[in-house]
Amino acid sequence: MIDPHRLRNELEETVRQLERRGYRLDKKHFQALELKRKEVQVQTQQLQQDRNVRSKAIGQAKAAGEDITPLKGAVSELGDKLKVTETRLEEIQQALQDTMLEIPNIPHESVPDGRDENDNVEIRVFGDKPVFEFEPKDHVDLGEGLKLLDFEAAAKLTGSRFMTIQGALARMHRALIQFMLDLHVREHGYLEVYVPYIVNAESLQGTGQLPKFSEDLFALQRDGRCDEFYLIPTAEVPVTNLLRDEILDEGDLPLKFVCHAPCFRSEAGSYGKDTRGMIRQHQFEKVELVQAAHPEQSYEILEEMTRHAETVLKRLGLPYRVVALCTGDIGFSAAKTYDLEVWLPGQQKYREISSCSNCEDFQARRLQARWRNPDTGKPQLLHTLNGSALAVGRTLVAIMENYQDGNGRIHVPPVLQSYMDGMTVIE
RNA sequence: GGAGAGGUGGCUGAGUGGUCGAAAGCGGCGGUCUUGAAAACCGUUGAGGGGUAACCCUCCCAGGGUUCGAAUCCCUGCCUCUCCGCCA
Repeated sequence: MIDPHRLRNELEETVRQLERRGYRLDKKHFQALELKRKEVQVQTQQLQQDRNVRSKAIGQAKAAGEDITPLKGAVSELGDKLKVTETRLEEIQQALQDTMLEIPNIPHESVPDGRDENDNVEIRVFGDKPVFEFEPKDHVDLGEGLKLLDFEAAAKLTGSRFMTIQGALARMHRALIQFMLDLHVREHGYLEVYVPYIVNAESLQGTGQLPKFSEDLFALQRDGRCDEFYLIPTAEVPVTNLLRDEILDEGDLPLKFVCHAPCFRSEAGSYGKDTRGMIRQHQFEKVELVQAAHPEQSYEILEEMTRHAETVLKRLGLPYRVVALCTGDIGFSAAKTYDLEVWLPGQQKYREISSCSNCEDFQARRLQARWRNPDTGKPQLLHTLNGSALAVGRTLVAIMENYQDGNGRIHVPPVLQSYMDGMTVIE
């Protein structure tokens, strides 16, 4: 949620900044609601004050042994009036809240203007694309050729957009998770956490997936009731929600979490997109970085966190590039995002493998995630950041395609060999 | 699944109908003392919101109800803990 004060006091400017990312705020609607809110709130508070004063007087009269019957009658009427305005105020505030929960974050000034992913800006490129003396296969042909990847089996078990992996490839998949976790824990100083894969609606509202993006989620039913629990679409949700309703000490910042978790996405809006292979699945594994930061440090930390994600690609020897998402392509909760795109020889394209975002205080406000500022003694909103480091399924795809040889074998990147009993090639 | 106990400020914890937004302790902040620190002592210290301001309102898990008045009484839900049973 963006700052309500900002919305009230700098509405024009805020509207302009939201337009940069293609969001049109209904200014009239908001202003009308806000005007009504003010009027009804003042009225309600006056009535409340009146009631409080009179009730107190009744208490004193009673203590003095006076007759309180006439006093009671007058306050009784007041109570009825109060009930009406209180209800009205509640409705208005709810409407205002509903409106504000659907407004996306304001893009940081450094975010390039643009409409969609075509306007994203390449920041840096790393690694050499592999040169093959044969026609490189894509990961589906490689995996099915080795009988290690089976989409039909998964379709039988569940449906489309699921997969099964077997043997050495399943092992490499697991090795990747271990490797990434170890790297971030040992060298980057993150605290490993294990969290629930099922969360409630409140958590999803905290990080911004709800109320607006329910169609992207898998909702669970229990006792015939739904809409209470959801499968997590990313570990960002449970991990960032660890901060909910907490007040941290300044000395605790930045708080750095790393978490491996499966992610579940309904991909409702992407029929026909990436239907081949494991690029876009309903279920995939991800190692996620989450940080709670001092507001003045969050942009430094975004750079650092992006480097942490890049380190995974570098150690694995995968060519990639970093792009800054444009205003039209950043996510709902993000103020700024870098995507890491890995080179896929099978597609002859860079494909997203990580997304690192600074949400500033947007999520923190929804979460009431704060730190105590020693200068003021007051709690103040944190900045939250999250980044994939990395999406495991897509990393596996990248290794398969970049490390293939002319015989359809897949070589094991050196850093993974110790996680696979020294195995050097999958054949 | 059965039986019981409980959810109060940053934390621990008192408070069972009327200046209670809430005792006390811890923690935090400021001060005295000290070369400095610790200890001791004194003071101070919840959050959110409205208003130019004085000031006012809301909040004691959540939602309803009773009452002139609710942290306190009643109902529902959620959560936590203890014991028994079952179980990976």
